[in-house]
Amino acid sequence: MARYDPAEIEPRWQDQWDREGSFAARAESSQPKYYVLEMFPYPSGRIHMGHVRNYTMGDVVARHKLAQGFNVLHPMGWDAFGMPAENAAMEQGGHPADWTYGNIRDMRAQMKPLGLSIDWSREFATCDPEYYGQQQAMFLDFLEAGLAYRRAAVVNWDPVDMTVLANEQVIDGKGWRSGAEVERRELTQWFFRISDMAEELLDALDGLEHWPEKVRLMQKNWIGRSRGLQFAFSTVGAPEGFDRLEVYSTRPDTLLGATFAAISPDHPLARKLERDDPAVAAFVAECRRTATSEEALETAEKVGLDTGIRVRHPFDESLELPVWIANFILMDYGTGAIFGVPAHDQRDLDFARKYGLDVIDVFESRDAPAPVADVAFVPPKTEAVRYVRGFAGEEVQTGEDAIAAAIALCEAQGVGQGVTRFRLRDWGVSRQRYWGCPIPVVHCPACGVVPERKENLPIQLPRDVSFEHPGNPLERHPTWKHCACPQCGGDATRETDTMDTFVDSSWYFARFTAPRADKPTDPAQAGYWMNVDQYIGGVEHAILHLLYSRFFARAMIATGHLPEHCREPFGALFTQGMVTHEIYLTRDARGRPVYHLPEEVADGRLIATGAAVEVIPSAKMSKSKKNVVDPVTIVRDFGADTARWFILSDSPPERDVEWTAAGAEAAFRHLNRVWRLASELEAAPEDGTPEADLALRRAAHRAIRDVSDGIEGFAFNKSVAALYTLTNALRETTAGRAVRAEALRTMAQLMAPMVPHLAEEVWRMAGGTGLVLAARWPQADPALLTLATITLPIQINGKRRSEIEVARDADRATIEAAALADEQVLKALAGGTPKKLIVVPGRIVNVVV
RNA sequence: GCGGGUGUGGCGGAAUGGUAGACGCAGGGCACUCAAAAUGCUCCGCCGCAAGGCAUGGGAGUUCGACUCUCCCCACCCGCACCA
Repeated sequence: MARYDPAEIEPRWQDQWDREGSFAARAESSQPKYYVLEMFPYPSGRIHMGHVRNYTMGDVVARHKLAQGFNVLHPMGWDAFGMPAENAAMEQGGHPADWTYGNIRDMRAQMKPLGLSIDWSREFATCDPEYYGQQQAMFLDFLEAGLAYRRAAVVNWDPVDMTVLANEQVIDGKGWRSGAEVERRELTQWFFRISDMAEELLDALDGLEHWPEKVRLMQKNWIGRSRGLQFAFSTVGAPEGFDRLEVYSTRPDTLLGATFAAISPDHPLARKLERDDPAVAAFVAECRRTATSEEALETAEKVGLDTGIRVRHPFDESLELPVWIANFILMDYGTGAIFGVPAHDQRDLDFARKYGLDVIDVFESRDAPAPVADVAFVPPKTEAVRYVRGFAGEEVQTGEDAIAAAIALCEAQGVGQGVTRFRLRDWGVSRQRYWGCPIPVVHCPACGVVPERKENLPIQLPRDVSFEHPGNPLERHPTWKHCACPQCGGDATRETDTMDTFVDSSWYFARFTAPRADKPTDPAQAGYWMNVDQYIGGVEHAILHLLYSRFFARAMIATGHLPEHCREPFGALFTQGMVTHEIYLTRDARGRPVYHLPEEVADGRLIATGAAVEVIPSAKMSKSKKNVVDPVTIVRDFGADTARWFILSDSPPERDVEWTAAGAEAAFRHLNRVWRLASELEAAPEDGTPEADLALRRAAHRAIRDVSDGIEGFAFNKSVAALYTLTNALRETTAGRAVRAEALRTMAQLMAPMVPHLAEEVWRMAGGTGLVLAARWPQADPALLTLATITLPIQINGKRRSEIEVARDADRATIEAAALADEQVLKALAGGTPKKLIVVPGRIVNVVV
């Protein structure tokens, strides 16, 4: 007898889909469109299970929409610029372009057997000159529109390798290769003016109804709108030109609790003092030996230096506060200077305790007033507290009210001004690296910074570069940067900075609508296909990638590259969880862990030596821990449908899923069972009983409802469970052949988004016509979903004690009577009457005695 | 440090204000087999002979009723602007 043979089935159907052009997106018809997009991959060279999960989810959505009659756009491309290609060139030789395109070729070959419904004719890589040339054109438009500009900014500098380091390349404050202490260095760099759109990007979040609430919240906090007071202290003993010190505070109501002022090590005053005072210079230099990442700054031990300068309190000229330089004050936020209120800010309190500064309570709890000791009193701003050193508003008021009153009073007295600020900073796009999109400007000794002419685009990366030394090969290249000034024609040099790879991924979704257009976009195509109806990717992109893309959409509208309705380019967003696996390890002679691949382990022992392994609970698959499963191996051993079925089945899509060998084998066994059910159809009896026929039809229609609900609600695991249930019904049924065939065809349709190859096979065996992917998605018949009688649980004092059978539409009085006649209820009442009787028709009865 | 999330049987999970554990995995028993694999049937939260009790990370609260809502705590995961 024939067997389920995915190795034969899957390529056969893939060929047929290819021949029929089943997945070519067509814009010309009158059908509604649907654009499904998964975050495109970085071409590392191997696909991993995270990719399989991501693209399978997108494929389920795409195939479901296809079956519902939409014109579906489901493209794929490559986020192909970035550091790994340069690292590979440095480590193994070769060229980043060869490495990248080779990886793309390999990964495409690994992805195709998955049977994804992708329109491969639209594929591109961001390192294609055709793509980055259009990106350069947009950069020039942004520049002209005032959306791009240059200013100085700090970078991580490796003084040994003489190169700029990414945050990821700084490990415990040291360069990853050289091990040298990292320094901060200022460079002139290109920026996009995203902060000008802070308010708009924040307010528009409310309209993103189909985005996860958590992502909107993260973006909201990241943009960080705050209302506070800005004012100037007058200084005592400060150098010339620093007679005032501007500070910003979101808690001006605590002004009378200020016991010190603090400035950033990068504050102009600190820089001035640094020049004249060796102690300050030494301290500031020490502060600069911290990496630039906010995390590094925030987690570093809080240290400070008293400058000896003092400031006068604006409400009491006789009160003078010391001015400290403190390493935790960020120059990028506010004015780079604050006043410290130790009683009501934990960081300030730790600082005050460390350096013996005063602590003055401003307000206290109404319930349990107590002076602040080692824990700052920081209640929610909505909580009413008693002000003991307030100066505006009521004695008892909320923080919110007190802040508003303090700002109003300070404005009235001319002390300061209420100011709205955003945490969001402008987007620095300059990278001192080779493998990225060249920034298309020219530095001319006569004309200054000059945009390249559009007809000279793309400014292509030179091919002949070397990676034997760290640093930017474009800078070292003998000829590339020398050019004629586009304005005066004189000798000039090219910008050698390339763009942040986040720029590449901020508009690829728009390019997919017209990937070969000779402009960045084609208005007709973008107008038809945009926006992305469903975007799917990891939550790690919740802030930066998605925020930059939202900015880019607005900037592209402003420069005429997208229509107005693309302001929010992603209509719905889904963030999927990771794929995890157990970690297996043994110990070497010194007790250090030695990790082992899953396929090297069986029954808790190494297959090779029989040594017992330690098992560490599941974690994200990572090469260093060797807890990885190669999709290629799974597809080879079980077929793509098994990989797809398992990756969808066990966990809700937003949660992590644990890959287990047992689960994969079980998925394979299930698909075998389904195949056998279809192959045994011909042997089924011609006629069944009417009861059995009806029961199977009911089961099929419940499955239609449950699978559809699962797909629409992004709960594919529930769709899978519903399909298991239908499979069980088919296995147990005594229905006749025609009814079985109908149920099998329904099952084939419902399975098709998840296991498309097997679905085509079952569809064919059960007598379906054409391709199952082209068959219209089935509709559940409401008459087959409801039963005449239902079982109603009866609770006594909230605990389930009994149940009654009632008509589905029984009214309250009938249910009450039936409940009160129940044996358990009579026993509990013992002749008395219930204190309360809650009847929720169709759901539950609760008797309170 | 700051921001966000997650936590339910041996395991993945279902139920999102109304019967906690659907569906699957693992495990036990049985059938088929010379045997094994495969397949099929069946049992399966914990304690208890039972009646019953306990149980959704821990603790409190709201409610007739809480996995679900509120507050506090714990553990783990993600992000922190030059990783993609």
